[in-house]
Amino acid sequence: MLTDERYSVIRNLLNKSGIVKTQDLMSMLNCSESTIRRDLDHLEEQGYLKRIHGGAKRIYHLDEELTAQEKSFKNTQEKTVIGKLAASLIEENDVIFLDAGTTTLAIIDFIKVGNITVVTNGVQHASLLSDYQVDTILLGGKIKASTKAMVGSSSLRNLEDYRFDKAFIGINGIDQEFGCTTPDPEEAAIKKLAIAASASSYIVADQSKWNKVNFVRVCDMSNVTIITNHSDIDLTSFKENTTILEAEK
Amino acid sequence: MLTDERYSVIRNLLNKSGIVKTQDLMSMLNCSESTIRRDLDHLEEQGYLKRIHGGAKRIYHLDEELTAQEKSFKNTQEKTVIGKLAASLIEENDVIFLDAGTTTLAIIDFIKVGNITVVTNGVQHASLLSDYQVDTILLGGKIKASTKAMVGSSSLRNLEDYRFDKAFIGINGIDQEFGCTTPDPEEAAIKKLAIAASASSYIVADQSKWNKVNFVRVCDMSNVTIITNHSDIDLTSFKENTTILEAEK
DNA sequence: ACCAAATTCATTCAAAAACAATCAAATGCG
DNA sequence: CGCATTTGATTGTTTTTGAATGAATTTGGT
Repeated sequence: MLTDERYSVIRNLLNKSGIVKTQDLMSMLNCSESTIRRDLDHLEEQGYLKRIHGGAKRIYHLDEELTAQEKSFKNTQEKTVIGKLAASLIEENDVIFLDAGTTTLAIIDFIKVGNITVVTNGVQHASLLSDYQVDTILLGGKIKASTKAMVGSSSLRNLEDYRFDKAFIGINGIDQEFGCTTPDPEEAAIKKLAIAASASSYIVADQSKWNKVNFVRVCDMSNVTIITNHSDIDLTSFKENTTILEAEK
Repeated sequence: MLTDERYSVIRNLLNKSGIVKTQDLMSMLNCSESTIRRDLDHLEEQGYLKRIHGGAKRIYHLDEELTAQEKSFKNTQEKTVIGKLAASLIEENDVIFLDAGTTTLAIIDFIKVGNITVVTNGVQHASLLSDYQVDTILLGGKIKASTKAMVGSSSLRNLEDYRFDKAFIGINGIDQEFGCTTPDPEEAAIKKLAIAASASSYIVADQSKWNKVNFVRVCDMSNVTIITNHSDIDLTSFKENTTILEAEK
């Protein structure tokens, strides 16, 4: 096991659980206490963690200036709570549509119920789902390189054959008047069709998406439920004609 | 083993696992520590990797991929030379079918020509291809968790709409009498259809596949070209009615 | 709140592993 | 053949590692 491999393992563990114990790392990485201690020292110098008695914890400052890395972490955090809430809505025997995108990707880790079927247009999503032994159907079609999402007529045609219990859709903008929007017309077409084919549809969106408008409308504010994270944005006016679920930190 | 071949193997390994160890490379490439060290130096200058104590790591994405599972290196090497030979057959403007599987995956790293379209049933293949900016179409359908390959009626139906210049197919057994075989009937159906839809078909198979028979026949020994690595297996009797391309070590 | 036991910690040191630099032999090529 | 390049072995240096020591911290009982 190389030094850098140990660093990766430790950072990954911290990202997941927020805290690591020296003893656990010793047995997990199969090396001595001194080595773990040195690793933690090094990672602390790099600013990745804070050493505490017995191990180390993730650093996460709320009110200070955020570095790019921390910001992306905060973003991940937001997506995690949204993903958790969304996953809790999934019931036994559901047939789900899971849209491509990072927010919907966060849902997968929290799916607890077995015996569901998921249809997705995200390549990574399909790969991860099948790792978790979930019955997975991937829409065929052209791959959009930037987002690893399936788009195009072939995907749309495949989608026409399905009916879902629930659809989880990612978007880029939410606007009171104009509704939910996304920049790519081809991706928007998939999202629209999935919403139409589903008994209930959920828009997952972190707070950065609110009060933004993008190129193509996916849906208006009625007929869908929006899952977002709690924030200081005032959503009372939205709530008049839209169901909003807020995930608490 | 040529210098450039070592470079390819190292880059290939890095792409897969994100980290390589000097010791492993020594035994795998069958050369001295000095040579590996020089190779890593050179590839670092070219910007392909970052040297670390004990080996080297991929430069882009920093903190993913914690567990670098170590595969059979010799096997990887065989697949690399096969992949290289197979990729050299691809011409400008070709429309290719690329079967799922590790041997076909090795082809992707060596695709040099631009402006080709690849249809594949391998999830990882599609992801990697789109990383390389290759126009990629992924067959839709159910995902087989163990191999991350698309199977089932939906995939077959999608496949019916296409015609290919060349198909690269992986198999599990080659037998003089019974032909090329694979254990899974659903995967076999895809392979069969792809061969039927292609002007030329190439079976890629390392030497471990020779003189083995599996459950389902994919094709007999005529009508296809077999790409394999040079070995001590006597292939003269096969060559009477089959075209065989041997990749030199 | 106090003390004692158990952990955890920082520091030091020697062994092992990986390293860079060098040189001669092997190889490839015109 | 002669030249340039590549390779493997050797050398001594640097880095990493695990064990040992005693100091600091936490824990649990009274």
